[in-house]
Amino acid sequence: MDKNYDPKAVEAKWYPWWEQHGCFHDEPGRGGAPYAVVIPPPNVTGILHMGHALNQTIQDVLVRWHRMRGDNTCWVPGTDHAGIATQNVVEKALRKEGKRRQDLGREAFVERVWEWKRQYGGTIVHQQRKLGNSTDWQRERFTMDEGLSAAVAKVFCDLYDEGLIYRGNYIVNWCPRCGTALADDEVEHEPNEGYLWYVRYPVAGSEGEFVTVATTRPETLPGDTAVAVNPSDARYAHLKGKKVILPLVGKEIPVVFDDYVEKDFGTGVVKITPAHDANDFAVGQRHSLPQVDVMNGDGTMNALSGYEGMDRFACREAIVKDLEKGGYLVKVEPYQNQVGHCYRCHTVVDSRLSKQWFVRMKPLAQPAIEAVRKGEIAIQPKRWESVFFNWMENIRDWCISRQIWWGHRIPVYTCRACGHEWAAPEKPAACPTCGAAAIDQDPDVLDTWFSSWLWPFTVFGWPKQTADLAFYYPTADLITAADILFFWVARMMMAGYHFMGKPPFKNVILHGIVRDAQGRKMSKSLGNSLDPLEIIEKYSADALRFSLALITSMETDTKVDMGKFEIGRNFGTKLWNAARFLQMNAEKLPGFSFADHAGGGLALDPALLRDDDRHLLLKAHRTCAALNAALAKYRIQDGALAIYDFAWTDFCDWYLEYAKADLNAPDAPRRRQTLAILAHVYGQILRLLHPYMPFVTEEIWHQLGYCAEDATIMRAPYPTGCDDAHLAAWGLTEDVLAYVETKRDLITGIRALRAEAGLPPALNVRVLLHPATDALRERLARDADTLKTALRAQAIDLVDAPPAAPMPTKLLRAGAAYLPLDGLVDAKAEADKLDKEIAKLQGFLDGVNAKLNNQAFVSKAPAPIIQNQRDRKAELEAQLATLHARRAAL
RNA sequence: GGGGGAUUAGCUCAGUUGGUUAGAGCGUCUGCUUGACAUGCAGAAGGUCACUGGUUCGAGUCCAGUAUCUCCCACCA
Repeated sequence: MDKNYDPKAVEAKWYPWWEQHGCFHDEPGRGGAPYAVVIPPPNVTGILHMGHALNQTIQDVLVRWHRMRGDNTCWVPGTDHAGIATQNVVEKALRKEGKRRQDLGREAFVERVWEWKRQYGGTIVHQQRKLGNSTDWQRERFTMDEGLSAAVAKVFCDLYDEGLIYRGNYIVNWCPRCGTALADDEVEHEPNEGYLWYVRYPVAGSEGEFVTVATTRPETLPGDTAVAVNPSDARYAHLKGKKVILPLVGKEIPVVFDDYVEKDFGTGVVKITPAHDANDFAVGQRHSLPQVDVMNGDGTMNALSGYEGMDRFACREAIVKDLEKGGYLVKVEPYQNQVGHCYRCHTVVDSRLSKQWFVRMKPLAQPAIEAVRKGEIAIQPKRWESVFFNWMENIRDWCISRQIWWGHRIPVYTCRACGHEWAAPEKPAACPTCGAAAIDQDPDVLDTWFSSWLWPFTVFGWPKQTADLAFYYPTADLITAADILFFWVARMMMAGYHFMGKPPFKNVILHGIVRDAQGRKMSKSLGNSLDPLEIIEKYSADALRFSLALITSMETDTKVDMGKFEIGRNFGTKLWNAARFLQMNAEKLPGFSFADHAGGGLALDPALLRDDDRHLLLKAHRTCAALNAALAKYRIQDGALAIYDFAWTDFCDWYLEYAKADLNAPDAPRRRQTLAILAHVYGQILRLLHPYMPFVTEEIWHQLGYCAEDATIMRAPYPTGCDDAHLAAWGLTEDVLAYVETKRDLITGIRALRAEAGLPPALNVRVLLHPATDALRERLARDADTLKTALRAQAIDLVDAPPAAPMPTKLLRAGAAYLPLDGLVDAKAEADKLDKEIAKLQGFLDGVNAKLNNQAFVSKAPAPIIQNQRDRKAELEAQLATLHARRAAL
């Protein structure tokens, strides 16, 4: 093995190898329990960001774990056609050529987008491969694939025929830049530092009487068709039946009375603009007010406004100026309100009256709500359930039409001859009612989410009843950040129940989002994004994955900075070097084969087993259990911590060092058995870790020869630990664990004692230990060799009594340790140290005594807890006695 | 306006049903070119678990309130 691990070469080698060898692919017929996951399809325009890296690391860990457990796994990749986003990208390119999409015409433009997709749409799926995702690329889907498009059309027609889709003139969110309607959840509200303009509306037929209205959007004033006051507002009761004169325009509009108006806000009088505000629209409906649209779709003012052609914000200023000139402006106050922005281009959205298609959501939401209530679908972390219920129970109809060209065109047709309107999955040749051939298709396309809400079953071929669909649906886990809980997750549930009669998945696992070191969202405009590809380039994909897994909690967002990825990189290096160590030692043992230790049973001679071996085997056993338990609960971080700690601390820091002596021992069976244990446990580590760090584990697995060249660790069984028979035969008990921990505490303590005394490492001074118990004395005496090794030839003298001379002292679990330093002892420093230690222990003892003297504690606490305290008291008293004796001896 | 989350070492975070002396990584300090590894090894320092009450024999953990920060939802112009 090379001295240095070269992740770039290794990662570039294994991914295509896996893909070519079909390692990511399973078939329904192969056997094994189904474990299916559909990836949240990234936008086809997208490039890989940290959110993807985190999301897909979690998925891949779970998928690889299930695969190694023998499940029939299927992780479906793909991309979303991302209507508005993709159209924007292509339009931008067109603009560089000085063209608009209208110059090309619809058909040519859509062809142009397809061309773009063919050329650049593969970017993100190639980037995903760098992460090591074990997605089944043979099953890759695109939301505008033929099959998926057919499914979308069918779904639209079914809902249309069921009356769950309707069209109507309503106020929708309108992005003037994109020139299309948006769904409610596609609008992001942000605080805006604006103004509240107070404007006088003269009361018609009065002598100079007026009402003052407060508005944040004066440019909509020409569209006012009423002013409204609260019916219980005494200040304005006398205006009943009156009209006011719309400033600048001069027309008379009525005063209406409506509960919607808050008496305490502003002046208590609201201008009503039914065509440009959702509330005003509702008020207008209740009072049969006309709707006057004063704007064009591109955000400029139209002829009805009197400011034709002017941009809406320029118009705002112009109107304010004109109001001021006309003496209508009373005052201006700074005012903070929430303003909606387009989630795609961040333009301020307008509320616009227009004819759009909607899906009735209440009937669709009901089964999904019940499913979560019943636990048929579990949302984790559980606290998201209340968020989910809150949204679902107050769900509003979904505006699904978009006035763009890229997407699934709405399959609704109108006959020019007879006016008949109908929905059909295939473009009809003639009107079914009158037979006329002149028919028009609705020009709009569907919201992107109208195809992705079908993703969990359309990727398996629905509406065809395929073997994949039968086997893999419902899928198992849906893993995503919570930000698309409503956009996507909730709607998939609705579609799943409505069209399949079954849930789309059993578990929804919501993780946090990745933030920068200051906790800010990563964004292009802030320039604080980390690029996963750059991290892979610098540290490796394994490092990226492992570090993310290690620092990510399901409960909260994750803050990252470049330095975090050193954890994973260093861990990979550590593993690599441990492998080199094993290989070097294996070469010295002719006939030794790692393949014999790739799993299955481990043949050991119990007579040769020592406590440190047992300790390692037991910790390995527990680590296997910990990983499986953690992954079963989606505790990715817990699993990462468990394997990291075991591999680094127990295996490398302690056992490898311990094993060095045995590996050089004269007796061959001893050498062989120690290496067998190392190979066995190291093989477990590689397999346990593989879901997190697929590349380095595969490389080492092959380098050491755990498997044949054409095999893969991907299909090696995931370790589950020892069976009870081996635990018993090898004597893997709690007692062994405790003893080795005590021994480690002793070794660490003596190292510290030496370090504190400032002894040069080469200076060999005998250390005295007065063991805490006779049993320990015997056991430590038998372990003298290993202790000596761990302490670098530093011997420990087990003594029967504390030494008389003053010398540095340290209390350890194993007993009191002393460092004989004739004449070199700084009595003052030593006394201070002892006093400090005595004070500390006395504090603990006081606490313990207080508990034991507390009648309530003794009578109410469980017996084992009380016994603990009694043991603790005895221990502390013995330790204090020792310390006091040392103090006196100084 | 409604709801959720967070607050533990200088920093980023663990801490599973309440129970010995609250942990890790990074950073800091000290000492080590040890035949796997300086991307490393051996040590050390560093915490009133945001605050105030409550429940309990016992609270980082459960409850209530307060503060600060954050996210989501919502039609106060």
